[in-house]
Amino acid sequence: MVRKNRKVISRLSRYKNALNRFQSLGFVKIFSDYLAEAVGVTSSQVRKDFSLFGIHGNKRGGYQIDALLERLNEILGKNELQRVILVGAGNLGSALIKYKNFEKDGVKIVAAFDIDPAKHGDRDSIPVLPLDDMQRFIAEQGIKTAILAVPDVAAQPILDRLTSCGIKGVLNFAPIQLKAEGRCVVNHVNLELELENLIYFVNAMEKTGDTGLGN
Amino acid sequence: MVRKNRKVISRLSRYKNALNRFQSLGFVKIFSDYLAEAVGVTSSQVRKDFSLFGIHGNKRGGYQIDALLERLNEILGKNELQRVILVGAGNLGSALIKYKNFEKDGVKIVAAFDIDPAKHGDRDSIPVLPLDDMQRFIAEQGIKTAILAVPDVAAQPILDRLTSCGIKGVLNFAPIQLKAEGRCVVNHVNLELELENLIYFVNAMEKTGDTGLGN
DNA sequence: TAGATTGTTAATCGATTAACAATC
DNA sequence: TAGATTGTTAATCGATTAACAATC
Repeated sequence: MVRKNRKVISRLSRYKNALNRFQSLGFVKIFSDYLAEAVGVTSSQVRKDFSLFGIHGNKRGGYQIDALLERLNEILGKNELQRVILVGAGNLGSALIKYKNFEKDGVKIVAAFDIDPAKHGDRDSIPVLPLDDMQRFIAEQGIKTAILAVPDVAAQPILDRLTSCGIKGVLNFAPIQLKAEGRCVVNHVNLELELENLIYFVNAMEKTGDTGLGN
Repeated sequence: MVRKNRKVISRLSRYKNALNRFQSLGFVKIFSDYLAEAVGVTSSQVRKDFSLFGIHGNKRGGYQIDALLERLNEILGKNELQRVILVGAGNLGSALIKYKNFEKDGVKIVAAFDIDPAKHGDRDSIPVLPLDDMQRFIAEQGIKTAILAVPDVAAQPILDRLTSCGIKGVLNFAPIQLKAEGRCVVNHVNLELELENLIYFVNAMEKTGDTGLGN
């Protein structure tokens, strides 16, 4: 089987999002070039990505949107509720607890964990528990995915603890390179970095009148 | 001049973060392979990235951390406070207002804007203003960068409005492909997508016993 | 000096795109 | 059928890495 990388999977998500919009506009089928245009890639890329997952359209007929969405949702695990835990109920963690938008996408934060006893208790109907309860909770609830929103220095030790508890995927918000032992995937989100990146190009543009990005 | 892409700039940020940690541990100079190790890239990559920006070390002596940080901070615009506005004070927008961590990185949200009058007023000492005040505010304050946290359907029209107001960079949180007219850079952050991506690999691992990522 | 590290060039790798035969 | 679109292969492109001469 062909190895799938993060970029391909991200594009599948974007295809899915675009298709949902097309569907709600009443479209029934779509050609690769329309979908490509909506997502900002080439039509070759769309067809290539689909064929990688054995998704086939009709020559001359394009792709049936409902069947296509069904398949993408299946691949992306959208057919069942995905339960995740949150570690770190500080500044960012609290914001993520408040941010209820994950639920409309089939992802539910079922509990949060923090060392600080002052943080314990319910928040927006999500329980914030002591770190020591984590292992038991993960085992009992069969949790596989965690969101990591702890300070830099705590990130690596907590990750080690999570992997030893059997966590298989971590979305890390700490601005630090983590080493995951065992079979655990770590994805990174770094808001400060994204903003810093943007500001670089804004400033570069001020100086040269060009983004330097060549779009 | 060589074109710089987003990935190179992101690595500069990561070098900077790692160097700050090394510095606070008392290190004075560093070799490319140590820095590479800390950031998770090859030493060739580190040296190549630096040479792209005319940053030179000492053969056999490595790089002086303070001089290196000075230069990276200059490139990334960290030497002056970067003022940004936030558009959309809904679910995510409010979370971003509360999330004060940008400030330690020299980025300040100076105002937020929202169509909904119920949202107007101060929140966590940041003014939430009517959308109609936006143009004047941007002009008067010389704002160049905006964070976009509005619903999907509103994202493109608001982006058009922002670019016509002279905004040069937008960090977009709406899960939709935007077309920026004129000289404006758009960076995307999509938390749902990142989580979806992670969950794909977690599920793939469950089935095959392998992440399929080949790290 | 001998040894180690930089800076840069060339080789490699992988992802994207173009092209086009198959076919509805 | 003629025309248009898919599916796939080959070509291209760009980014990463290896290698090594320069040199401290």
